[in-house]
Amino acid sequence: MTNHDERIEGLGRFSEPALYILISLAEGPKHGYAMTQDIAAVSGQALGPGTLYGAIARLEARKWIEALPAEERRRPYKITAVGKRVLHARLESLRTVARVGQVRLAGR
Amino acid sequence: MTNHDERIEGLGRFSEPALYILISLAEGPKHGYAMTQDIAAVSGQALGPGTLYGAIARLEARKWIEALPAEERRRPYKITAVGKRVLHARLESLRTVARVGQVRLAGR
DNA sequence: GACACTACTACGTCCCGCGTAGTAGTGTCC
DNA sequence: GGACACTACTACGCGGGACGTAGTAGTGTC
Repeated sequence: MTNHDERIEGLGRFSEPALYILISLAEGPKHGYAMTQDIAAVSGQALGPGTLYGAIARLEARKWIEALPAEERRRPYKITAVGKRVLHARLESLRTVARVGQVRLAGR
Repeated sequence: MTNHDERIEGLGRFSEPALYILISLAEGPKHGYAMTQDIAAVSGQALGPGTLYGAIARLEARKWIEALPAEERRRPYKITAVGKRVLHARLESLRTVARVGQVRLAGR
């Protein structure tokens, strides 16, 4: 069990929910419920509260997102600079992998 | 715990190792060790044996890949028609998500 | 004959995805 | 005015999958 933070670049176990949350926050700060809706709209996936807030807590612990001052019942979050960098790298490799996969599928 | 197969299209929990394996097999039949190397070359990720063969077993159980007659110590696998369809759909949604994410990151 | 490489099997742990249930405030419509 | 839907979470537990480590065994080569 190596240090979690050492995987920031390696991105072992970079989950889907976490990815969606980062993409959602890349648009601007949002609170949990707003993320659920945004994610459902973009990806067609509706995350349950357990999945969503669990992933949020992990992302916050890794400093990829950070909490903003709470408004009433809402707990908004924004993506950090580190989070943006990680997301960018992630999206890059995702597109590369997707491209390779599509070429291979088409190629035979 | 709903039926696993019902998630084929929903693709909840479609893991990275599984994705890499399918992409690897999309190029042509391979045995486990060859997949590890191919995946390492394409994605920079080296999967340990536990991860690899665990994922292979699950993919076979779902009929997304199937075993070919063993050669000596090697146990080769090929992707099934269902596997190709699933992979195709997966890659599509992956590119869409990646595109949205990149637009959002660039947009501010 | 030592060492590296190939090609797995076996096993255990821990985290994470996911579901369910519950709480509580807000709005609205009859 | 109370029923119901929607908002916005908290709490909890289960099971599965990712990952690591160790071990086995055959092959090549120097």
